[in-house]
Amino acid sequence: MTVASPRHPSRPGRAGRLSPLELRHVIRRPSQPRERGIPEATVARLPLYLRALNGMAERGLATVSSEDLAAAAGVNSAKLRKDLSHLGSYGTRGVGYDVEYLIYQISRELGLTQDWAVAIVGVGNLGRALANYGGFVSRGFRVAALLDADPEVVGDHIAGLNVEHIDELEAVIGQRGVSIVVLATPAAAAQQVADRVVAAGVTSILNFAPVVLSVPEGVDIRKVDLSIELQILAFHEQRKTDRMTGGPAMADEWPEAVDL
Amino acid sequence: MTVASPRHPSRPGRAGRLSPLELRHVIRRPSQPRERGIPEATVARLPLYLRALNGMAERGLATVSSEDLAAAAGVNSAKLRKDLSHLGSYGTRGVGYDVEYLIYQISRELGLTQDWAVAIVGVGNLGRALANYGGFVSRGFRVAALLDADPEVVGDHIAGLNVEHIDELEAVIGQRGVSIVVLATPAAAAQQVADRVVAAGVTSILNFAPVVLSVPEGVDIRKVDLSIELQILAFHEQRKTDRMTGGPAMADEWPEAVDL
DNA sequence: GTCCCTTTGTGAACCCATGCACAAAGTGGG
DNA sequence: CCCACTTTGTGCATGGGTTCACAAAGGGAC
Repeated sequence: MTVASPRHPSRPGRAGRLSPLELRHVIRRPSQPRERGIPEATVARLPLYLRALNGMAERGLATVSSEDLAAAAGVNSAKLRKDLSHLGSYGTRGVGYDVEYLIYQISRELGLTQDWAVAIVGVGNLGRALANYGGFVSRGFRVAALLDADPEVVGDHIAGLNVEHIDELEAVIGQRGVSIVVLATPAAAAQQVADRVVAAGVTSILNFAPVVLSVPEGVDIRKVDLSIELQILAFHEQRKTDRMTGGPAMADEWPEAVDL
Repeated sequence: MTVASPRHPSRPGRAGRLSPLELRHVIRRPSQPRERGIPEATVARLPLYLRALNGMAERGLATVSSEDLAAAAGVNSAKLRKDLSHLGSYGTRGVGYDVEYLIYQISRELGLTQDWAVAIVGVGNLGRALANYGGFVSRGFRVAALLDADPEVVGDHIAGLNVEHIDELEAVIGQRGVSIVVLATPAAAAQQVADRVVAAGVTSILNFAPVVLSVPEGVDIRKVDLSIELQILAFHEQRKTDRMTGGPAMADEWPEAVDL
């Protein structure tokens, strides 16, 4: 999907004429030139809103209320409105938000109006799955390289790309303008690769390896750990079944002390 | 790895004798029988500590200070101590925490001393990767079934398992005691599968499909969305490069208003 | 036993996030 | 033009999470 740059819907054709009210808006803007402090929690939800909005655009909806959009994204409507208010005042009271316009504004805020070259390092099962994952290209991300250390997989063709040797890492990053690296290597190799990637100038890493990476100040790391997610589920599942069967097994320490 | 049930290290062989101090501990326990309110943020970090501790146990460390463990897990030491204090008072002042004992306590709290049967629904690239992911079995999770709707993949052998048809879903869940389901289906199928899974009695779902699932009260859902993670990275990356080049492109709305 | 050193466990202050509730602002009908 | 209705944007209260800083507790030397 390509993101166009539509005009604000509530000011369609009236190019020159602005009411006193509109003037107030425009004049107040410079004093608050887009708060450069969007809360992290809000940023994490913007992609969610974006996805819901894209679905609505496909179904042909022109506008949407905070109530409906919040329901589609699975959040509270007050939270949604507060989140959107951090980007600016893009709604119309009594009507709602213009779907296309809001898609554009969120996309711009997230930096999706440009396209990002991504390199995937580690072409095992997971790396392969990521390379084939359709959700990337559709949102401004382009897989620009697949790299691996194993001579066995180097040269394979996956998702239309040639798997290159890890020795090419720095060259690939420099030449293809890679700014985001996805780490899907074994845990043991991750830190080493991360060091090289950072040295090559990359400051955004998505890490799938189950290790805590140490990187210099200014480098952003997000991590996805499949087994951690399962462990959190197991915790809640245990609590639920405990409650049914009447408390935990009470296999606490010091069993001898209970006899007192 | 199997988690044994070691005795508390500071009370090794002295079975019957307890000092007044130890008695105080034991007696106070029932009045606070393990706070059944461990903060969510803490639960999310316990797997991290567990992983770090396992690494230390493999390297033969007997005890570890909160400072060292926190560094290994990539968190603040005060946070680590507060997190652990929610489980109970398992450290020894002046010494630190006994590695094996803490592994046992965290494992027990997370419910990893039992093993969980997991079913993976959707055997595309991602499902395949998950099935082969070693991090599951090593932590109390056992992949008990792989299910898919595509007759093309049904019957395939992946990671030692036979891919079964989605029609078997309810039977498999019931017969093999599946309590956690991993959804790796296309987005369009996810809600439908979720409904069936919930109807079959499952209350814990790990969702990889990029949709907001709606489930009844009491069902826990965790979601992992690869493209959302990338979008968050893109946001920060954009901010970083904006700062270098001196502010954003300022492609704001109402370009005509700027002329005033 | 006493002293000193190390490290835990936690009170308290602070910060961020959530959600309520409502005034402000816009639409549409008559 | 006026009124009734809808929906946004936000002030404020509440709560949870993080961090600091320190008293309490244990170990070890002598």
